[in-house]
Amino acid sequence: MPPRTRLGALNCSLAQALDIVGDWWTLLIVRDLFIGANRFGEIQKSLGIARTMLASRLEQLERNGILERRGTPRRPLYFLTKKGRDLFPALVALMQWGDRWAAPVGPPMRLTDRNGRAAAPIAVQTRDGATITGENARFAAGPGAAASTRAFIEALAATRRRAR
Amino acid sequence: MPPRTRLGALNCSLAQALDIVGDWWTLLIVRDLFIGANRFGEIQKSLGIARTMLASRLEQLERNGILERRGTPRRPLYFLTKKGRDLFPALVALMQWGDRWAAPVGPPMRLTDRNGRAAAPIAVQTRDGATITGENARFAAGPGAAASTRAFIEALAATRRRAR
DNA sequence: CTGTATCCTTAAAGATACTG
DNA sequence: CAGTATCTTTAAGGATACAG
Repeated sequence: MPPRTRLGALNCSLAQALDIVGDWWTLLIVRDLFIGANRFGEIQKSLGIARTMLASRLEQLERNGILERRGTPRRPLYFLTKKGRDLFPALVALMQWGDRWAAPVGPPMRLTDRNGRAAAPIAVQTRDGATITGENARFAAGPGAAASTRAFIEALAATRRRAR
Repeated sequence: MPPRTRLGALNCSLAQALDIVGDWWTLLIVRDLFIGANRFGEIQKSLGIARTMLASRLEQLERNGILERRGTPRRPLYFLTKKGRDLFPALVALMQWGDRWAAPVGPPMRLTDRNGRAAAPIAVQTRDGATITGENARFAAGPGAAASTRAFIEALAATRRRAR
């Protein structure tokens, strides 16, 4: 009996991303690194995560090139790499969703730039600034699409045409 | 011995969000709903998820107000609610990260608006259009901040001042 | 302070078979 | 087609204690 379906096997970038950062703790650790907590103890205390879990996650994140160790081996500092910092929009988007739908007394944290200007709600846009929403979005097969992906998209398009 | 630390207990909107959609499968199911797969069988086949898992996830998503059932009880259709559709930016941000860092032969899927205009890379911005990155971001306590959250932020700020 | 070593518990995940 | 019931396996997650 196979353990857990490896999401990385799916022909989907979301699945690839989730295969790497899609567990319960990883994005919270990344969050702490963004905020500036880069000591083992700081992160552990901040999240209340088990020390063993934290150690294993940090190692995974390093293996995946999302963070790197600096400082001394005895007292390391963890810093995000470019790949890790690139998670910023995804992380903020999730945080904003939580602010909107699961923060009864208002956001626990406010995000600003260094001049104190608040972050606006994140939107998906075209290059010329038109907003793409879930309602007007279209998905098409890309260069990396497997045959199964193409078939999936085609089948749905056909169904929707019929439904109309 | 407690089972798993409930992320919802943390005073952090990211944690709240992850507590609801932070497992391996949920966002992939939501993705399918965005694409237009709203039958049980379509989703199951598309993801290769176990039927029991899918059933339990769909029920959770309904309980959390992210999707709703339509159609007949015998042959339901699943649709995202406003709360669910609001996950769009987060989902796309993660997908784009996967495109950039885990798609060797190019993106499996392309996202466009209904006129075929491609989605630009998502960025975090202020209201007046300045880009906020992980490097120039600042986090401050918000209205919903618990004492512990304030302390955490203050402590880090102090450390960084000293380090400078 | 930063881990590792162990041990333990439980929930996550899946296969199979059955029902309306 | 859309599930539910049941069972099995294993990995996830955590507590505790110890080490450099």
